Amino acid sequence: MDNKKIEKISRALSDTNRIAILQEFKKKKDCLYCAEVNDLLDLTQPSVSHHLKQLVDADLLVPQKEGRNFKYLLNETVLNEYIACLNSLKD
Amino acid sequence: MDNKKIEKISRALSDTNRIAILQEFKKKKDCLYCAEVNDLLDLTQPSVSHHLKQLVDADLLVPQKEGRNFKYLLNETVLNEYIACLNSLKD
DNA sequence: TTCATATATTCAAATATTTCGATGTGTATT
DNA sequence: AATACACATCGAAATATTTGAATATATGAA
Repeated sequence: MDNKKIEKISRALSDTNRIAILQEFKKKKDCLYCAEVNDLLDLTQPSVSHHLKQLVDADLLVPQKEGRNFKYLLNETVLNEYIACLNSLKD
Repeated sequence: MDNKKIEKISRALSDTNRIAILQEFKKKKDCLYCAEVNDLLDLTQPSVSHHLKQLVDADLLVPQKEGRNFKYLLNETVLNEYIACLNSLKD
């Protein structure tokens, strides 16, 4: 994982709304529906859409279309790679 | 560690210049001098000062005055706490 | 096909970040 | 004391981010 990718993931994580989205996966088992994120955040629908896009663009979330709904999966592989980069800072 | 703190650390990490500073600790043994950071980055001194401030404000670096020089230590405790928060997203 | 629902996109305003030149502050050297 | 050095702060310009209103697109239901 190069530094541009680390930068992008860090930026995706640098917003409490987006952190709250990721933490919601702890309560939900596997996936999170777009509508659930709209309920979770105190923001309009376009703003929520914007935040979800940041997380998807950083590959932290994987979107899946389901009829006219969207659901998101947490990309643990990318999260683990990011964590490994942070751990490597410590020698 | 609350979400505001996670946001702040993530933001501190969301810049390739600051990532490069942290990675420089891998080459250096224990601490990094301000002058070394000035040499490392292709930026003016005020810009470097700004980036170091972001890292210090996020508690990722601990500044130590040494005469008229400044040296920085990596705060592994905070880095570990941050990594623990990220790991907890996966449960 | 028509209508309603779910989500994305566009646009603009407000705010935040990055950068650098100029300057300030503190410390060592002479 | 005068000067030089190391770093911080200020001010302004350029750019990026966040937000919401308006609108577009895609899908399912009637």
